[in-house]
Amino acid sequence: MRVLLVEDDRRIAADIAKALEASGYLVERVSNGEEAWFRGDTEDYGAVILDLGLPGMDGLALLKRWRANGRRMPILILTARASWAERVDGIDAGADDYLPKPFRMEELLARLRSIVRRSSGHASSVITAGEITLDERRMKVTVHGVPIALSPLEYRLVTHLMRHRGRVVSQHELDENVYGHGEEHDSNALEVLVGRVRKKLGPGAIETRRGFGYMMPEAPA
Amino acid sequence: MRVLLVEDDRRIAADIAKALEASGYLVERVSNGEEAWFRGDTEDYGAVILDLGLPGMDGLALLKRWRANGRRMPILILTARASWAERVDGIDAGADDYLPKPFRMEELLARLRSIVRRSSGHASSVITAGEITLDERRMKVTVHGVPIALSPLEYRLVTHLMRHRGRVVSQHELDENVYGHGEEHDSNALEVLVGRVRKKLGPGAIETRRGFGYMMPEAPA
DNA sequence: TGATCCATGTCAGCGACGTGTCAGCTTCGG
DNA sequence: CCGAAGCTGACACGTCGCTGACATGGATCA
Repeated sequence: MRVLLVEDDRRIAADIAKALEASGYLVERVSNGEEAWFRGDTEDYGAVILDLGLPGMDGLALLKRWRANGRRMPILILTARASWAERVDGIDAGADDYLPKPFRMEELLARLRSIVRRSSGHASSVITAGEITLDERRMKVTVHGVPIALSPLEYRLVTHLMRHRGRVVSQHELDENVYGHGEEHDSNALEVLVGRVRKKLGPGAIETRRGFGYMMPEAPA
Repeated sequence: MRVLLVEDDRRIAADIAKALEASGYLVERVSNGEEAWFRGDTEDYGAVILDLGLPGMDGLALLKRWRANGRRMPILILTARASWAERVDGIDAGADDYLPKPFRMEELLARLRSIVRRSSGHASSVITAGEITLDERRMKVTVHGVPIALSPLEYRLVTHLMRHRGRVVSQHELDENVYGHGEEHDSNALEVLVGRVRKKLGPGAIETRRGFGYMMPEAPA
């Protein structure tokens, strides 16, 4: 993992870099605000370690500019100024953690692990089938990127078909997963439901396998 | 947002609870390890504030058991023991931040905001959704830059929806996070509350997903 | 202590949406 | 070419959620 180290004190920077490299990180060192800003804005780092006491550009301003530009990498702030007001500012500016000098290298490593671990835990699982996407966390279905409004039953139908896309799903299985099930019905409610969903997702979204059930193709036909 | 406060010192607990409530959190207090373990394991909290110096069960062990059970809520540790080794232990055990006593209430609030913000994947403590902005630090909501006055319940509703903007939030989840966890009511208090907030934030601020819940869109429709 | 205000819950009425039913039509497979 | 499986549009009905008005109750202030 690449880590951007922003620190103007050569000795401290060297110590940190050494410790990081020993822990398997790939370190890039920068010592002034302008350069740091540019690198952080254009390159992708797994994490940034940022000393607030920089010449050239204020560290907090730097941080805010990154965040304003949508940069989301985890950031660990280092500083000699350890007043509570400073810390509050740093944290609210979008830092992920804050470490006052002097510190033990073990603690820096622990906090770095912590913020990296957290930032990687936010992958949203999105299922795709042809032009249709389903974001289960957001309960959002899109076709060609256009969000589609679905009723509760329709949504359940789509999620089950998407989860098992590329496979034929029997009416009975759908019945069980869409309606909660006690009774079997002799009605065609499911067929009607499929019809309504097709109207929203477009024809071809759900294929009929006469006598077996339905299938959502993984790729467009 | 519901916060679990685990602290056996009645005075400190009262102070913290008061500050949290003034900041719009819904606080549940627990003073012993057993109770804390049970609550944290069975209920959903937006965050936990955990004092390590507990009678009954060791705070670190408690923390590890939660994490082992897959509980992911952000946790802020409080302790009198401020050695760096302790801090490393706490963080590696799965705590999200660490605050040595004594501390300023402002700093506790800032760190709490920070870990909550991170756990939801946001980079900044100012959240934006369309023309609406929420500054959690200042407890300020604006629409088109115009500040809006909100009652406590309204504020909690808005913060929860803003934190989870772009995602559908069920009535049940809102119920838990806006009102405490007491009885389930069969009343329409929540709907009325939503109505009142809509009147203040403008129509379109909160979308209804019939049968699912409510959603605050990330961008204007 | 009483008057007033603000926050919040309750209730009733209503409009809109979701869903099942049914009849008739189309399509598929043999 | 026939029958069964599946599709579609229309309609009916119940429920969900919205609204405005009113009730309650705690805090504040004279």
